[in-house]
Amino acid sequence: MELRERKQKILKAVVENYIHSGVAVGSKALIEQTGLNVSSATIRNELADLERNGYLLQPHTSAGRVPTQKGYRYYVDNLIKGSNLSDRLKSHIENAIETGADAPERILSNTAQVLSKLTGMASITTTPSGINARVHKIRFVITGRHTCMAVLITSNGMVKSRLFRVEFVVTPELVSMFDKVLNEAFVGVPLKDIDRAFLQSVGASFGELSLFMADVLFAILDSVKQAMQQSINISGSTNLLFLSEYDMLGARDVLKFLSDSENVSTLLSENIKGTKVFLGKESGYYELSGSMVITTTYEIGNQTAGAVALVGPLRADYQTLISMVEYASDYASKLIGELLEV
Amino acid sequence: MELRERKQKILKAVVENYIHSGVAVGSKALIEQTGLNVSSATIRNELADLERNGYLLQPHTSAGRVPTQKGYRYYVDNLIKGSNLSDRLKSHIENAIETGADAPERILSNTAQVLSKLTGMASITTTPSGINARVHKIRFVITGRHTCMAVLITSNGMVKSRLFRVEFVVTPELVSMFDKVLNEAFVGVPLKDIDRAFLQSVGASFGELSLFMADVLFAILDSVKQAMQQSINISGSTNLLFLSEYDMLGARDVLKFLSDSENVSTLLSENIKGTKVFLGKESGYYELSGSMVITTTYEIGNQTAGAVALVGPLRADYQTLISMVEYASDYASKLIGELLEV
DNA sequence: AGTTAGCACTCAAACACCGCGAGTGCTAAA
DNA sequence: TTTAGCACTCGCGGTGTTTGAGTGCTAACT
Repeated sequence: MELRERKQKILKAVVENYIHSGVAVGSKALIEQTGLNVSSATIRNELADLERNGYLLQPHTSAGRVPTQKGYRYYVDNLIKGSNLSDRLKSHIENAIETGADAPERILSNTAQVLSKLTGMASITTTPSGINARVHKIRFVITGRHTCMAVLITSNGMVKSRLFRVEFVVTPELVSMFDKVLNEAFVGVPLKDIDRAFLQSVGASFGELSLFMADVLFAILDSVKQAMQQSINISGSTNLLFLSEYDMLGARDVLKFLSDSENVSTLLSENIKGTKVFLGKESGYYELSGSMVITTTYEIGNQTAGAVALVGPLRADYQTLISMVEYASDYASKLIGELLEV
Repeated sequence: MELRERKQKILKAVVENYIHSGVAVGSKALIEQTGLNVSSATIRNELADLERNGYLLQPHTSAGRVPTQKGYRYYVDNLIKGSNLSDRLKSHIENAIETGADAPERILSNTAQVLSKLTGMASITTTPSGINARVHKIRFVITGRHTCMAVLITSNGMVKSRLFRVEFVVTPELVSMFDKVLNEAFVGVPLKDIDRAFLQSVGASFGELSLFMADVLFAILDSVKQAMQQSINISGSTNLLFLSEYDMLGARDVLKFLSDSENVSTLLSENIKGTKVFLGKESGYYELSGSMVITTTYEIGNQTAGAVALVGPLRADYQTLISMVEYASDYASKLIGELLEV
């Protein structure tokens, strides 16, 4: 659906004015804002046209126009260009992401935090998924007479640990036996191949040892599950309650939505690669019908690993926000890369 | 401040009626509710008396009475007795706390979750503090060419790990050297004694090795910090937004308050031992002036280790809620005990 | 002295009404 | 195609009005 240049200009002006003012914008205000040399009546004709085509909406007869979801969509797709963030802002983001960043998890929780602080909205990041990773190493640490910790290190650099308890007394000899046998069995195996059936076949190969091993294997399975599962950081969801752009009930529903990690992970999993903007009902969740979601992905070693997202009101400064999300995501990605590669 | 029996009866009826109905309660309704064989005028006299003494309040002249903070206080301190929870409820709580409970952290996050689900309010638990613990063991795991994981096991059963990176290439020999030297230096040392100064003295004793050790020591310091710090689970804070007892702005402030872990940890740290109920402003935070907080502590090996708390509106069924919090806390405590002792 | 019936009084909540002003759509002329 | 002019619409804020629940007070009763 193409729009004439003048219509584009007017639509852009309506959206941007509305984004900043929050009130329906009328024909008069648009004269100066667009710089067009026409009367208010002409603008009104164009506005009526845009409304007929579904880009704008009148809240009530005697009010100005407000963008519809379709209007925002057109604006986001055609009318904005990447803004360049100030150097100050960039280095602020960098610093915040770096502080105390000893592991990917920390980097990503920092990322969510700084985005939510800067935008005043809610930010979500997912830790790298281990879905394509393999077992790099398994280690065991004795933690008590009957307790042990299994440490799983994956090829994509995630470290997951799981305590477990066994009937017998754990001795250093036993543990180094675990270590040897299990590393032989597991190193290099893709995580997604490790399931109950696989464990059973491994267990069987141990012969009479396998009785000892049941608890150990279970602990490993659990760590593998942990490593496959993306964990989710949500930061600043409370912010939404304080935004004037939301009515309180709308924000409340968004929080409800975000508090269920099931929802969040399916929302973000739709995003294969690159940046996307979901506007209102496009996401498919009625709780988000008054919200927009900006999602982008980050990569580790040329492979999409996780997502960085921002959730906020439909009435938002898309231009800046998209740039910020992308910048933060890229930087986090770079940092994780450095952490793991070397 | 003692109250005559009839006044007590009336106060109790007002509180309980108000808790359930949410509207100011008038003299007529109290006749049947108290079972007192008096007229409404008599009740009115008593009500006026209770109001003069600060237990009740009239929202406006032509309305019934509502409990004040002082009224709730008297009710909680003198007018309720521990209710016995149904067996069904008890076993529900037990099951929920047990599932997947491989570590204290998990038990406590389960505890927060089940309490928030059952009450529809927000629940907080803190993981055991390592403030009185000692180093039980330190282990190292090679995770990459230049990266390592330090695993700290404390005397109170907490396991904290920290990745770190070093300039040189980590070899098994180096790591077993770390292991040996550092365990000699650290095992049995109280966590709270481990600070920069301590590390420096340890480092110095290594002589020329100490150059190698800087990063390692730093990683240990960080794990120790982690182990000393209670981490906080908050579950169900979004619930508060859906409670009719709150006006939305009140709930919003509570959420804001809860989202700052600084606030939460000082709130809970006031509680040395046993159950306490903070009503409204008693907590000292204006954000909680419309809320009540029930806190109790759990113990590990006869030592207070952490807190279990519930945050909700002032208008709440204290009798049941207190019982639930205490029951859940006791059960979690028992479970952690079992997990660690054996 | 405590209790009660009766009554005048108060005040929040719900509802209707009204004037304003911003902004519109339409029409007829340029 | 654009424009000036004009009648029209409707949300918003402010102002009565009514209703009803619940009170405090007083004077009589036990």
